[in-house]
Amino acid sequence: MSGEKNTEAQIIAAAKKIFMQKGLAGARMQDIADEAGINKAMLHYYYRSKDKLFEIIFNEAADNVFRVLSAILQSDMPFREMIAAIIDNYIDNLIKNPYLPVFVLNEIHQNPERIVSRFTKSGNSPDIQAFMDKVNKAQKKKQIRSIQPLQLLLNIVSMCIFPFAARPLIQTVSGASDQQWKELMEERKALVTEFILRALEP
Amino acid sequence: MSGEKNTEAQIIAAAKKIFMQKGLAGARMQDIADEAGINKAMLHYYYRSKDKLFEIIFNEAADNVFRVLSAILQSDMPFREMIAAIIDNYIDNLIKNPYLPVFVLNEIHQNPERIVSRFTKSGNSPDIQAFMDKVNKAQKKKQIRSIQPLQLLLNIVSMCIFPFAARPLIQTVSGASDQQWKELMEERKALVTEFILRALEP
DNA sequence: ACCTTCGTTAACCAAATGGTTAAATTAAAT
DNA sequence: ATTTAATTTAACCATTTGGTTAACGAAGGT
Repeated sequence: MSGEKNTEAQIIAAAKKIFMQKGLAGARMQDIADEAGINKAMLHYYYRSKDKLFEIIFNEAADNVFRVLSAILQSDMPFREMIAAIIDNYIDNLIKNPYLPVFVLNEIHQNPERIVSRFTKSGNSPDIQAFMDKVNKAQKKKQIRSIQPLQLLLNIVSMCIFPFAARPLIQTVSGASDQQWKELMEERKALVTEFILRALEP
Repeated sequence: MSGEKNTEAQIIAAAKKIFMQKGLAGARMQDIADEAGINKAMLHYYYRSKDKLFEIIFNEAADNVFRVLSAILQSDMPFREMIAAIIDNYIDNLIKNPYLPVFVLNEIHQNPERIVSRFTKSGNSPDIQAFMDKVNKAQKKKQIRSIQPLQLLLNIVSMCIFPFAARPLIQTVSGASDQQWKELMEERKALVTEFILRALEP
């Protein structure tokens, strides 16, 4: 008579939607209950408090952010392909999860400790050392110009993530429709890759 | 016996600090009153409601974001110097206002209409058309490679702003101290400029 | 049939929160 | 000095909000 799947999963799905949209402070337990089509008390029955529920959603999101990077940073592709793969994967992931960046960025900003502890434990934290090694190796082989690896990494993730975080502003300033926006982001995959590789040419 | 300057300004300063830190939903009127060292009722006496007060702070912040770009996009420097100036200015501004990006990004995301109307009215909205013209002109003069101007603009602002939005995450991942962080951002001014100009080399 | 356990609900509660009011205090004008 | 207007404060108010409770119903075991 009520929703479809089991209540537990319904709640998580609803909480994800509401928290992602409104953030921890802006989200209302009632909103989540309504979205899940259940009574507010059920939220507390399954997940003791707002904070506990939020933590689950946030950790899931943070893991998502880390995982995308990790998978690629640890692969053993040649340097150029690695860059291309990182960018392709990241932008693809963001097209599917457009709310992720602002949500994570904002909550990290609200409570930095949360991400610190999340990073420390669990093995899914991206191995930037591996990335740095690769950059250094590519430099020594004269495949790319000299650049501080961390700065390069910043450039890459900046160009991938920022447009999604600033989407409403960008669409306003540029006057792009939703359709044009999607095309713009699809274009970016190749464009950013080329941009970076050109900048790195020896 | 109480604060220094006139109450009105005290309130604005306090509101700015609290809103920037906690966002609209997370900020408490009492926090702002405490920060300003005054009674909560004063907030309502001078600025009718939380929303009204917030709007002032947000508009100021949005204008700040726009203004930095506008001033430079409209200057008539040669192309390369223009790029360098944009980046220098932007990063300098962000070092002084580290909370700006997340605040603006988050609130834009919470309520896109706000930025739309802010952009439409008032003459301080950045003239991206001027920027596009300049890029196109530089292309025709063969000073730079062909690139869609909007994508170039996205790349530039991404690399400038994103690191500040993701600062806690970046410091965690890289293990940088506050001092190292500042150095890293100072370095970026020259580094990003060079990175972009290299990527644009014909 | 009866009991127990789990899932669910409506009603309720205390704290927090944005906002108001009326009185008190200070500053300005006459 | 007296009146008037602007500031400031403490106490209050209504609503919202996260959280709890007790009762109810369904499912399964005996």
